[in-house]
Amino acid sequence: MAPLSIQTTHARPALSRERIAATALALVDRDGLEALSMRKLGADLGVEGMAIYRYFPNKAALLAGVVEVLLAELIIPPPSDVPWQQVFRDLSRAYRALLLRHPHAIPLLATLPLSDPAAARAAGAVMAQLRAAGFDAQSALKTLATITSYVVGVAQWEVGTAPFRAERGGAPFPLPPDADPYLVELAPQLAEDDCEETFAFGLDVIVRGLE
Amino acid sequence: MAPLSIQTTHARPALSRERIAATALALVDRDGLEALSMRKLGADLGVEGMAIYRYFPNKAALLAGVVEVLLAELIIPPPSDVPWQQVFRDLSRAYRALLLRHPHAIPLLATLPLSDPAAARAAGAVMAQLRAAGFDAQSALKTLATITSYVVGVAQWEVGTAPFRAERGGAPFPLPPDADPYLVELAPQLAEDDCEETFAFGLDVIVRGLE
DNA sequence: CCGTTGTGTTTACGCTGTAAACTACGGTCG
DNA sequence: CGACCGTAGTTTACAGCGTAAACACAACGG
Repeated sequence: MAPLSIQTTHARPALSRERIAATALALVDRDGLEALSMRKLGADLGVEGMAIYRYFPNKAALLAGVVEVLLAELIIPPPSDVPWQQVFRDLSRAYRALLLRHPHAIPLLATLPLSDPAAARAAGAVMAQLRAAGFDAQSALKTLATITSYVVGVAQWEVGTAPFRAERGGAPFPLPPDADPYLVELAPQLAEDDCEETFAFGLDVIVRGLE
Repeated sequence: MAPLSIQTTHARPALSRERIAATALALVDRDGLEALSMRKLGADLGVEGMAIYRYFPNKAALLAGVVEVLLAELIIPPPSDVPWQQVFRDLSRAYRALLLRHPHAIPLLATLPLSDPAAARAAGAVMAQLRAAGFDAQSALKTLATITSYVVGVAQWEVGTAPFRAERGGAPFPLPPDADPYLVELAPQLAEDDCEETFAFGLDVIVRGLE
């Protein structure tokens, strides 16, 4: 065969933690979280599933790697003299945008414990921001818990109610005929609702409440 | 054998949707969500796993049944002339208490779409409360989304950080030696933190913001 | 040239959800 | 009474899962 100096068989780019995690995220984005299996991921990588275990000790570690890739998309600026309200809003929106870019991965970030290194690093960076803005450590931590809970929760809510908003031009709502009367009452409002506006509403509530 | 007029073989109480769902919840509370499998649930019921399929078409339906049992624990009073702030706080605390009674089931309630009948019914009841308090439909829905997101998010946060609070009397914190420096900075504050107080803090923020 | 190391493959095991066929019992009708 | 039938639960089977263990083979340093 050919000399294969740099693995020329179809130019498969060689495995690495980064490439595996990025491909896993792409698979999740494309087919959903439950579709991520070692064998399918291996197939996407052009490799047998077991090869992944050379880079991640188990699936939990792989998912942590995906979280790392996700959180790397979130750039948290160092403390500055910008008013904290502005920083707070910007960070919230950036996190929200990240979640909406990867809706299938939201459960991964929703149940994220602080024992995850990437989560701890991001949390530390936000804490630094808040403390520089005059929050004491206790309040900063509580505020962080509050805002992340809110942002993640709303994103989950949006994804969970997305079916009601979809196809608004065609058949109005995909309500089954035996739908709950309460739901029938709620659905039209959901369709009218602009999610971005809802998010801004709650964000305003929290910022005003913090002041 | 014996006449078995009312199934006297060890008095096994006969299967039913309610008993299956309740047993499933008990299993989840005891062993965690990922430990819930049809076969193990069957064993807990004194039956083969496949028997469950006579009552639930698939596992997703079974989980929906568990959610129904969970939300049945949440009693939402009809609208009254109590000030809405009071009602709002009481409902939030009741939901929070429910989540903390079943920490392993939180992911089930976190990703709950409104297409779930039990969720829709509970949402409708809360909406009725808010509307009676003078909220217009839009605001009521946004407020509902905000508060449920917050309550669920904080509960997830608490459960996720619980390892840091556990065993505070013995070895201070179970931090691995290669822990992230940011995490090391954060952990002591977590240990000091009273979760109930954190929750009240965010709840106050939201109520004040809503006024 | 020969061992070592690193990378990926093969095989295997126990577990999962669930489709399909089967068994056994309780009541109802001819 | 005997034939029937629906209901409840069992048995068997299959494809897919995570992953442990053994293996194959290229690259490299001595």
